Amino acid sequence: MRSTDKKGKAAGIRDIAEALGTSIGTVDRALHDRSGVSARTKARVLRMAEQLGYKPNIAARSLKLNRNLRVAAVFPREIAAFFDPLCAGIQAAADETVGMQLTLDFLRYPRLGSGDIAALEGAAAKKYDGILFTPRRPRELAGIIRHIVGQGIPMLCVASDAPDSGRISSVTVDAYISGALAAELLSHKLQTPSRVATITGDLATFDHAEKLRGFAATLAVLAPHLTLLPAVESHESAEDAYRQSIALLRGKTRPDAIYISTANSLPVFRALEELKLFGRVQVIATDLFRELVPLLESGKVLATLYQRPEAQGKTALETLIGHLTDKGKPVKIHRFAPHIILRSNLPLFANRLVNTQGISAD
Amino acid sequence: MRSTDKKGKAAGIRDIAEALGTSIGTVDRALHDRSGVSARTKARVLRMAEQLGYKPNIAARSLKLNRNLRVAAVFPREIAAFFDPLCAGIQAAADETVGMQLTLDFLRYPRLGSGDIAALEGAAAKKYDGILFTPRRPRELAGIIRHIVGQGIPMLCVASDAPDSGRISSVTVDAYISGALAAELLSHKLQTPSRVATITGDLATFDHAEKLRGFAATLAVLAPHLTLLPAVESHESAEDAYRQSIALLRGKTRPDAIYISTANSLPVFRALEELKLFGRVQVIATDLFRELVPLLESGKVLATLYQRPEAQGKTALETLIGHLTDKGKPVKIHRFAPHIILRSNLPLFANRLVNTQGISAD
DNA sequence: TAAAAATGCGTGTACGTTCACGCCATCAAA
DNA sequence: TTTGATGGCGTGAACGTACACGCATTTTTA
Repeated sequence: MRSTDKKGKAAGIRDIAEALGTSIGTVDRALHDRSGVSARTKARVLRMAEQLGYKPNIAARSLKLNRNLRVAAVFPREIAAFFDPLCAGIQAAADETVGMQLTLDFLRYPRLGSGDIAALEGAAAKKYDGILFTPRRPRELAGIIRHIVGQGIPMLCVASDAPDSGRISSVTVDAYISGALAAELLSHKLQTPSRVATITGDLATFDHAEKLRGFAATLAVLAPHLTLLPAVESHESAEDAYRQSIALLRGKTRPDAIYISTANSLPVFRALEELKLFGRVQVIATDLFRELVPLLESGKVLATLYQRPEAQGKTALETLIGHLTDKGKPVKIHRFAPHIILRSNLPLFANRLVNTQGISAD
Repeated sequence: MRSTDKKGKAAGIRDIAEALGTSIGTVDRALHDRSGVSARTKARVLRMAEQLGYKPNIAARSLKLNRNLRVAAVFPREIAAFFDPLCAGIQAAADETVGMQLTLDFLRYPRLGSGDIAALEGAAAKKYDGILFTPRRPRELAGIIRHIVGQGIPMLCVASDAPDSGRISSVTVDAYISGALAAELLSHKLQTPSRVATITGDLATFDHAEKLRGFAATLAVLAPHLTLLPAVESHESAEDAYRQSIALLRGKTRPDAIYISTANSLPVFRALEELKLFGRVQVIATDLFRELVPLLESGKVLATLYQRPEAQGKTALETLIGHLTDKGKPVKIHRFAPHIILRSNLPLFANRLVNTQGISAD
């Protein structure tokens, strides 16, 4: 909605100038607090702008400025099931941008902790206008983030946050709540005393630790009859995850349920399959990929907590562009709710794994 | 991402004209297949445009055209808990539009089935460029929808669909899946033979019927030990709903669980409260409003299926504008997944009921 | 006190499109 | 040949904003 004149046209800077008997140049300077306007004139302009309900015509502005925004998206190649759709979401947001030249470069490094710092430094050196990235291990990265932000390059955290690093904003799924949801779902399903295990990527990453915190806390509150076994760390290595899963499932304290808080869950499934424990052990997974679909359909996996990578990517780029085009305006921090995918709503999401056109879910 | 020239600048119609030794007027005519260009010239222009990767500069276009898009949002005042945030989502999308004059009028009529046809006819008479509305009772409305669309006014269905009415697109939450999710959640919670009741608004509305279809079908598949009682229709009347709930809960076949498929659930809660049945009867509700928060927090209500009204409203307006500014392009149909709100993720959503700034969920 | 610098403000152009206008061929009818 | 009509095309003026430039006036400095 736009304030309109009596004539139905929106007021422009020319109207303000006419109403004040001054020139559009002066109005322009006053509105953008540039130098060359006396305090009195500036105040008069601002008051008249307010009065006429002036809203800048962004089409005209971006036409004139002809900004060529360059933004870098710095993400690991692994875990592809998560970061590929995330990048796709960023690309989708880029395709929807209107009225500005946007150059979007994807800088993918091998994996978390391997090449990330180099990639960020590369992006900073190339003087991008903004950087999208994921700060797992915020402690190691905080220094370089602060350094890059210090150069005036806004950085926006996606999928994981580094709160005190100077990043301009963040788009995440609430990790604590993901864990809590897993616990709550299990508390409904397991109504007799049982043992519950967790398999995580790396407790040194903030998000994984948060998930387990949420899981443990909620389990304690909602399901005192469930016993939590010590967390298993796979360190995102397929072999580690498989070996430890086998050990866990063969141990004398075999769990009745497992919460896998990383998208790297295939090795665990392999272990469950080989030991023929699907159906006897309740499983809650994280994120969604093709191999998970039949497991959910058949009920072998009870639920998965979908972190909505495309939605995160899309919102992230939109937020960054909003900041870049309108500096000074407050920037929202987005904290998404994860989607709980069960058997019933799986088709809505599985559909997207193959078909990205026509009907869109989320 | 934008195709760029060697010089790094995006190609404009002027570049096409120069490359062909013709004028920008001709290029413009060719690109918009207007009359006044020979077939041969037109083909040459199109080929060169393709070759240079020409993308129109939408900022310049909307500056020149100075379109004043007028869109009407026609929604009932009741049920406010749903339609108010939906309208807020539409408004939010309007506030984010860039580079076009958008006049957005909210036309609110008293309630579904009362004033909706008059409101739609009014909107059509005022020659809006597009209409957002909700077609509960698609059969009664199909005629008028078709009529309005026949006048060349695109209509977009929100929160409910009228598939064969000629509407340009629709944004909905999958109703069948909402019902199915309710059933699946109950199938986990109730593990012994039990009775399950459903309370709905009006089975004549497509969405409510769909929810019950999904609920019944899923119950049959996943939980054969659960018996489904005949559906109760409240007709969205508070008194009806209360009386029938009391009767249901006092009857000899008292249900062990209730699925309330309408956002109008307060009367049912009143009945449950008065009969002191909270906790003894599992409840699954629909949508979210203030009164529901403590019930979810305390576990009196197991879950609610949140239909994400703001997200629907926002997407609806974005989709309509996309169609209006770029006629002829395929229009996506959006089918959202409902959010399952449990105790654990409630804070993320309840937050929004009071505080719409700063941190944003979804 | 003159020169230099700073301030306050108006002018004009450019951004890429759209579109009304008008010019120049060509061709048919007079 | 003249006249008129027509199809094909070039020209130039907007659209609202940003900003470089330049002029006049005031203030500071030598």
